Amino acid sequence: MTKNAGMRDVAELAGVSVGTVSNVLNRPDVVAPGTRARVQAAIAELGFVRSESARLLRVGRSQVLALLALDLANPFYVEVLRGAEQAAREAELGVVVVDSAGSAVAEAGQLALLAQQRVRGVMVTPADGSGGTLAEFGRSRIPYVLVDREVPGGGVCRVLVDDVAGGEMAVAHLIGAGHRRIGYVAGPLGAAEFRDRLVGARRGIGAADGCASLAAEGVHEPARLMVIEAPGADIAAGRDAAARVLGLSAAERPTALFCGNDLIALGVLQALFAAGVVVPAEMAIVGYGDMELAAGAVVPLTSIRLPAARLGRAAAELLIEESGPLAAQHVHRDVVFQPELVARASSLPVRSPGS
Amino acid sequence: MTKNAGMRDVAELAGVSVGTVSNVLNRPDVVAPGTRARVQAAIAELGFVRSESARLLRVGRSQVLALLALDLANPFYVEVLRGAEQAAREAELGVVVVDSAGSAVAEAGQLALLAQQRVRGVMVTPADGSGGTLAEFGRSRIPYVLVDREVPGGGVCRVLVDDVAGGEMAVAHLIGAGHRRIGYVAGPLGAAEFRDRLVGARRGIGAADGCASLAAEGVHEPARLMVIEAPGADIAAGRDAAARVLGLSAAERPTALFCGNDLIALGVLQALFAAGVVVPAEMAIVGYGDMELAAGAVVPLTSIRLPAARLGRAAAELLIEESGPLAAQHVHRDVVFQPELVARASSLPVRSPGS
DNA sequence: GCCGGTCCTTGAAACGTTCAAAAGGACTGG
DNA sequence: CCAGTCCTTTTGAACGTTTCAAGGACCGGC
Repeated sequence: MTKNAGMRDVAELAGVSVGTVSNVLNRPDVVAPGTRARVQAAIAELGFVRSESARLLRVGRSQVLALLALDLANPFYVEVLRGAEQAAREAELGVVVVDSAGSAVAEAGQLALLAQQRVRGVMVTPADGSGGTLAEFGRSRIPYVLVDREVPGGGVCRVLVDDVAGGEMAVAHLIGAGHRRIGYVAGPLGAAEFRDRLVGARRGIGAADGCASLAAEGVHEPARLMVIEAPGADIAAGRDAAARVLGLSAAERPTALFCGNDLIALGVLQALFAAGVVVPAEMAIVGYGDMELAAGAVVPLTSIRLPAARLGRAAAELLIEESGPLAAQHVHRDVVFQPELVARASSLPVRSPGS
Repeated sequence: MTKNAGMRDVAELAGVSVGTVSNVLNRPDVVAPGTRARVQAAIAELGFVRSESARLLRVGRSQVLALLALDLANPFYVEVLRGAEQAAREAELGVVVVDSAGSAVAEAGQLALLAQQRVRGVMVTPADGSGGTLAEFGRSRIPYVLVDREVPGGGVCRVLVDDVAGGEMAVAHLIGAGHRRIGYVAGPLGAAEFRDRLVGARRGIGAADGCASLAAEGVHEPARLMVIEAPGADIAAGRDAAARVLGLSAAERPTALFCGNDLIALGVLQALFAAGVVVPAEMAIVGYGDMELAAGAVVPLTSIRLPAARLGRAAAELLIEESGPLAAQHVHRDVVFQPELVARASSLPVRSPGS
């Protein structure tokens, strides 16, 4: 009772050798039914739990994948986790999560921890954009997959969301709803994600212009994009950006805002509400990311939904392939997923578009 | 290059024995500075990472704690994690997270995984309220701490929030703001948390009545509590409950609602907004949990803030004590934290209280 | 009765660490 | 020159699994 039961104890109780116990655990079909039952009874009686460390030590391959999230408070990663868990379960693996809280040094620490544990593979959204931390981690020869992020220096698998397409569909949606003056409330444009969405937004505007001139249905104000860079990527930043928009003259002010993420959108919504601007009648809003709170906002938010679970599943699958017996045939690749627009009340079409 | 470097390789390269390498790693002070430097150089050159499994196998004590969250999408657990990580870092331990998504069977699976890994200890908010799963896990002799939950069968440490006090302070706050007819929009009363908050709410009402009669400042409508049980604990449930409140006559309808959690409060807010009831002038709202989205709601939500990080820190500390060298002196105990009310716009005092 | 199979079980050697005990060397004081 | 001390390094036995070659028992066919 003072010590944990090991295979030796089980073997003794069942009157067999440890080799047989191991067989019951790993290749049950190879041991005679009677013996197997006896061993299983012994296992249950002793509450035996096989030591993963001893197993790993011997066999050299762990049974767990790790997800190193950039910020667990972002539900995106939770959804990624769910997808990964699903794929992992099918391969009889476990998934543990760890997060870097956006700090490169925490990230390095967590990677060191995972390397020591010899996890089977790591799904990571790096905090250190330089790729240095990951390069260091690469020496451990543990495979990893980048999630929703690219870093310099290839030779690695990546699962990505097509943010350009996301930006384009947001703007196309607003244009389709009759808007011509559209604002893009970006997060810091230093971040690739906000830049990509901007590229997409511009593309959406361009497509509309082409289309409009073709259709030539009366005198059309050409679609225009105005870029507002928020000071951050959270609610407060959204409030701040909205204040700037509200400062514009009626003629200049956009009639619709595409926000770089849902938090920014929420801040915008809050500021507009405080200023008495009604959404969507006087200002339409589209968010990005489709967090749960987008649907739960007072005016439910139209948003771009990211297929996070599919990212997670794909990442896990790539990892399983790369760390499995067929690792030799593995070739690094990118898997790109398309986002999807979820229309809600915040962008209902307006009666009279334009000024 | 084909195989990972082990201590043997390091020793060879540095021209010492493995024992010395082990000493450099574990008791650097005991080895001569020159030798130490040589070994460290070899370690760096080979990119050696010590195998935690081998170490664990030998020494029998892991370096990682685990947090088994009920639902990672709930930011509460992320905050718990942050607190736990802080305490863990001080003890040079790592923390991994795993979640059960509220499912008892997933929970059992995750616990089995953690038992195999021989983690140092587990912080858990059990999905299986019966305590059966945990009792089974207890056989592994891995210490665990209950987080924000009690289950039948003691003999375990717990870190808790005083939900009764939380309920009381919410109601007291509303009464202080001049409200007399208060509604408690509970989640399913099968859950202990919502029951505790109800007890607290009643206590708050009781205290006010005592006070009011004492103060005898004019004719006072006595404070009353009306309980509305929502069909769930999410946004939709809140909307549903709000619809019921809106169906009441003006004389009956509460002037303030204390919601069992922030999601319910958000749903309520959404429904009130849609019905044109203005918050807080016509209806004050208090949430529970103070999630980020409480502050981000159109009308920033007054809410009861839970000291989640402190829970996490306390849980980790208990675990460290219980699994450390002083385990013998460890006595199981409960650590109870007081929540705190964060007043925001949704419960601003009204001019003329009562009907 | 012996042979070749088939099935099941055993025993022992790894895996990469840690740890305690022992060995080795360099001084010191006698 | 020896015993004693101190400091550093080596040695080898664990830790709990898996794996695999080899052994034993039994069976049917000759």
